[in-house]
Amino acid sequence: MPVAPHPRKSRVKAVSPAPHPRSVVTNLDEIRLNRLLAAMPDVELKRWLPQLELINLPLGEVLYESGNTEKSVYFPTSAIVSLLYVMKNGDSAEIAVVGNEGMVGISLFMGGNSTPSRAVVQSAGKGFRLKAKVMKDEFDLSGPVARLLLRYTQALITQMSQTAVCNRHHSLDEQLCRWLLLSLDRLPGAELVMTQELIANMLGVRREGVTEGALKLQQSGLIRYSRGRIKVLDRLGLEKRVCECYAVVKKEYDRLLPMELAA
Amino acid sequence: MPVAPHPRKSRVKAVSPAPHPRSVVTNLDEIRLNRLLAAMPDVELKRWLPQLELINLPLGEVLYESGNTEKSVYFPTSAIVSLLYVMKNGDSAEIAVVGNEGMVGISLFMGGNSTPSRAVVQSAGKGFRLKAKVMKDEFDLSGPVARLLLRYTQALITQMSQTAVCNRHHSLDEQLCRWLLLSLDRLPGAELVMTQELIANMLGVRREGVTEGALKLQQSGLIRYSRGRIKVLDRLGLEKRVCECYAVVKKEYDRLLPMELAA
DNA sequence: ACCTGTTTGTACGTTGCCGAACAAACAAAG
DNA sequence: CTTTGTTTGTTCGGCAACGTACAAACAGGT
Repeated sequence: MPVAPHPRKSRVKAVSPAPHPRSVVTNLDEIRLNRLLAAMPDVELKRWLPQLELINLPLGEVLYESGNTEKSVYFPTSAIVSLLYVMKNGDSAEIAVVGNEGMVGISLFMGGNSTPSRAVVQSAGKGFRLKAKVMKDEFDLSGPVARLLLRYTQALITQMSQTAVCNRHHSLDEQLCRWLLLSLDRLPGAELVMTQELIANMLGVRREGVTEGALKLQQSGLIRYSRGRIKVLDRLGLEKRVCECYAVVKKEYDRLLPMELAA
Repeated sequence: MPVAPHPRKSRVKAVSPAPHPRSVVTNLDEIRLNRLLAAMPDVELKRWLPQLELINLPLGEVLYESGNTEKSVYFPTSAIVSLLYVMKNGDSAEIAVVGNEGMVGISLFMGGNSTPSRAVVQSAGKGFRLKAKVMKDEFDLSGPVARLLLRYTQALITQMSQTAVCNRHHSLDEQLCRWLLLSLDRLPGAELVMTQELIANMLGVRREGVTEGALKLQQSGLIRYSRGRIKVLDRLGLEKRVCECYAVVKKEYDRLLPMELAA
C-alpha cells in the first residue's frame, strides 16, 4: 500500500479547519492549548513568546522529512501530527502520533538533528512554530555527558521505531536476519548462545517459525547451530537477506555515536 | 507463546562466559569495551571510576522490571540486554536490544524513573553497574525546561515501543481502536477528519482491512462515518475493544506529564 | 548405560491479512 | 444534471504465520 506522496493535497482546503475555539486574540490563550507549552515555567514561556508563531497546519503538510535537519519545532494545539516511516517500496507505518500533548522535532534537542522518519500532519489544525535554536539553547547548558547520553537515546529511539516498522511489514525470515545481525554487532565473536525458543520470545513469534527460518539459513550455509549455539558463517549472506530496517538502525548508531574503538 | 518466567535459570552456569579478552587487571581496560563509556569525557570517567562495578550478567537475569524504579544503570561490555515488553497473556516482544554500544536504564536520567518494559539479559557476559544517582546528577544541572522535555520524550518512547508491540501481537480491529482512541485524545471534539485510506497508511495495512474494521464498529454503534469524517459515538465501547497498548501509553503520558488543563 | 529434560524438526488444519479487481455511493465542479 | 474523482463496500484466491500435537535428536546427571 504505497502512500501517496501528498495525500489529497487538492482537498486540503476543502477540509473544514476543525470547529474549535480559535479566536486568536493574543497568543497566550492559544498557548495553553498545548499541554507541553502550558507546563513550561512562566519565565521561559514569556521569553519565547515573541518567537512563538501560531500557524496553520493543513492536512498532509510535511513538517519533517526523513534525514533532513529542519529549523523549527512544532507544538500542535488543534492539529495532529504523525511520525511516519516510509519504506523504499512506499509502504508506510506510523511510529507515533503527536497532538496537543507534545511537540514535533525532539531530535533537535536530543542532539541528532534529524531522524529516519517523516512528520506529516494527520489532522488539520493549528500549532505553534518555534525556532529550533531556542530549544537547543536549553540543552547546551547541560554538560557533554548529558549530550552524549541524549544522542545515544536518540539512536535507541530509532531502533524502537524500526522494530515497530519491521513488525508490521517484514517476514519472519527477514526479522530473524535483522535480529541475528543486531545481536552479532553487539558481541565480540561470531557465535551467539541462544535457543530458538528464546529468539521466538524476542521476536514475539512461534518457536516453530524460528526453527523453519533458521533451517533455511543453515541450508543456505549462512549459519550453523546446535542446541542453543548459533555460529554465523556468512555475515554478508545475512545482510543480503535482511530487510532495510537493519541498515537504518546501524546507520543511526554510527551517525549519533562517536566511533572510537569501533568493534 | 508465553515467555518463561526465568528462562533456563538452571542452565545459566553451564553457559560458558563468552570467550573474550576479560583479564580484569584494572577496570580501565574493560571500561573501554563499552563504547558509550569510552566516549565519555575523561574527567567524568575518572570521577565515576570508583563507583563503576564490573559485574557478571548471567542469562535470564532481570535488570529492570516493568514499572519499577531501579537504583542502577548498566553498561554492558560483553553481555547483551533485551528491552522486552511482556503482555498480560505472557506473550512478549522485544522493543530494542542493548549491547556494548549503550546502556540500560535511560529512564533514570530521562526523568521517568521507570518504563513499562523489562530489561533482561539475553546473552550472558559482563557489564558495569553504576548508581543511578550519578547519572541523574548530570541532568540535574539542566533547567526545568530541559527536564520537562525529557519526560515528554520518555512518554513518546513508550508510545513507540507500544506501537511495536501492538504491530506484532494485536489484530487489525484492536489496532484500529487504539488508533482512534489515541487520535481522539488529541482532538477537541469527538469527530475526526480522516479517510480510511489514510488510516490504512498510518497503520500500515490495506485500506480494505480498515473498511471492514470500521464497518464492524459502525454496526456495533460505536462510531459513525461517511466520506472522511468519523464521529465517535461510544468511547467506552471502543475502550472495551482496544488492546492493552492504549492504556499503557495513556498511563505513561499521564504519569510523566503534568496534567494541568487536562483535556 | 540409562534416564530425563531440553532442544530441534515435522506435520496439518485454521486464520487473519494480503493483493487484485471491481462496484456502488457520494460530493464537487462544470 | 452530468461528469469526474474520491471514498467506501464486496469478493475471491493466496499465503504467511498460528495453534496444536508429536517425534527425533541430543546432553547431562546418576
